[in-house]
Amino acid sequence: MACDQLGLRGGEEAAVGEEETLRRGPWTVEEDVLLANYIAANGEGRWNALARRAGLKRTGKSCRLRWLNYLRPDLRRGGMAAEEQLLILELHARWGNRWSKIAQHLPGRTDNEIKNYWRTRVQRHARQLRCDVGSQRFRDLVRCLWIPRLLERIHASANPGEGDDVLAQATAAALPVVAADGRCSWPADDVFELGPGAAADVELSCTTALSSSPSVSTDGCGARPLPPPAPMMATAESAHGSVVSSNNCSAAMHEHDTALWQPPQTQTHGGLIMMGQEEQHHDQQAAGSQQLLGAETWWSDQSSLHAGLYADVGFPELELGGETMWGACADDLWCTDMLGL
DNA sequence: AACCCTCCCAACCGCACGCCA
DNA sequence: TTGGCGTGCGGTTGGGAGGGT
Repeated sequence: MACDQLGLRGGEEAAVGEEETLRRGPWTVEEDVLLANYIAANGEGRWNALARRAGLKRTGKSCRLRWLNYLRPDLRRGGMAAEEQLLILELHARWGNRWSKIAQHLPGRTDNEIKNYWRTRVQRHARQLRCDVGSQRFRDLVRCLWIPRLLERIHASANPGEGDDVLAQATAAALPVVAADGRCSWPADDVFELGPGAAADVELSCTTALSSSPSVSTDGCGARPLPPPAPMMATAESAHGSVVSSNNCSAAMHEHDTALWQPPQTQTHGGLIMMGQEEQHHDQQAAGSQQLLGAETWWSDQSSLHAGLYADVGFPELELGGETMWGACADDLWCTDMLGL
């Protein structure tokens, strides 16, 4: 294996004499077994000592990372569900790059996983939109288009066939209220500032076939809730005023946005230690899935954190099918050309 | 088939912080 | 107070996978 030839750069925590024997790079199945066995028998913590006592030629740091990000039995694998994406978007808007803090609210997900999700998916969308993820413009787009879209997906999954009224109420509750001074507030407690020109962008972006009224106003008319999200076959006005069918832009989305929710499986927790990697990973998925059986209550527990955002929507049975986070065909509002960006 | 490109993610790095002797 | 150690966090990177040409 290539990593066998990898040396250890200076600055590592290990003693100088150990540098030649310490390994770096990808973990082998044998190392995983050693680490999992040791932790199963002795628990975690004191990682440097643990690495030595387990017979691992790794730094404690590396062992800790491997355990927390990969071997832990309660980890979930697979794509992010719409609910998780929604939480990430909302919590990132609130806390920024506080990945570990965000991860605390997504059971079975690691900070590394969330960070990777943000960097690969969210930042890619920002690139497609030609704006910075930290910009007010992108934040407004997220709040006015992405989050409502996710809520719509969640709601549609939870309440198939329900009318638009309830949906409108639910999504309106998820959207910020813009005061006369330009300050926006969430149904929850935080407040953010609309940047210069943001109101116009928001208004433009949120004008859909569902709502003919302006969505955000800073003209002194007072706070007004944003409209509900567009229906699946909505059209959107580009910055140039043209109306484009949403079906024209599906290429802007990628299939790896698909939410690959794993069905619950039987957990065989104790089997982890002596299994090969394939089975081991399968078992980890099963373990994560079993935790999801308890996740239904977890979602409702989040209501204190996301009170107005999710309370009216309710959470589904976490069995979203293989559709994109944008919905089957309505992802198109993000198409760069449509938005005229 | 070979090459190139993009995407994804596991693993690494540096730094900061808390604890304790 | 200080230095060592363990741990946690956020940023970065290397390489594999997969798709396109």
